[in-house]
Amino acid sequence: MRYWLMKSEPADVSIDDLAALPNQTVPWYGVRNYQARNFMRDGMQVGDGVLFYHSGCAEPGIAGIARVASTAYPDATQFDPASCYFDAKATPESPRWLHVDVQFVRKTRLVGLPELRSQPELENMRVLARGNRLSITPVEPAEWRFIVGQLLGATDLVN
DNA sequence: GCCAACGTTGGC
DNA sequence: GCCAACGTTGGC
Repeated sequence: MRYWLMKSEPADVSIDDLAALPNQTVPWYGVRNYQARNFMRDGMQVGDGVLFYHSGCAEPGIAGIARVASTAYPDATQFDPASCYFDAKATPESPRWLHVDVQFVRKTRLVGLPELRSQPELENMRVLARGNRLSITPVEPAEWRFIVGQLLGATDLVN
């Protein structure tokens, strides 16, 4: 069991949007960065914990908890010429972009960036590193325990 | 393989 | 809208 932080722009898919979807599940479409893709393809397993993070908005921060709900499979938007995520170099025979399904677990209070940065326990957290732009980053078990257990008080979700 | 130019992310 | 940081592209 591993843990991840996944960024989503709430104008696109917010934690409330995720909760309202069928099966409360969304294919994590639109990732066009190889490192982030590789985390989904090579690192993720069904049941992994996800910190659902709102980015590109007025109050960036952790907005909820989710879980990985599938292994990686091709992102359909890469084949769709009408999609802004279309990739002319990708074919169904040789897909370039893979993603997992992400399922809602719980909406939480918003733990904003300044609060995250103020915690000595999180000083090495990957998403907080200078210049980080990755939309998917691994979360250390100790970081997960601190955020979910201490900051959010969701002790039932710590393990 | 190098590297300059360009594009994107994302906080502020 | 600005800008730092970093990834990708493409000429050589």
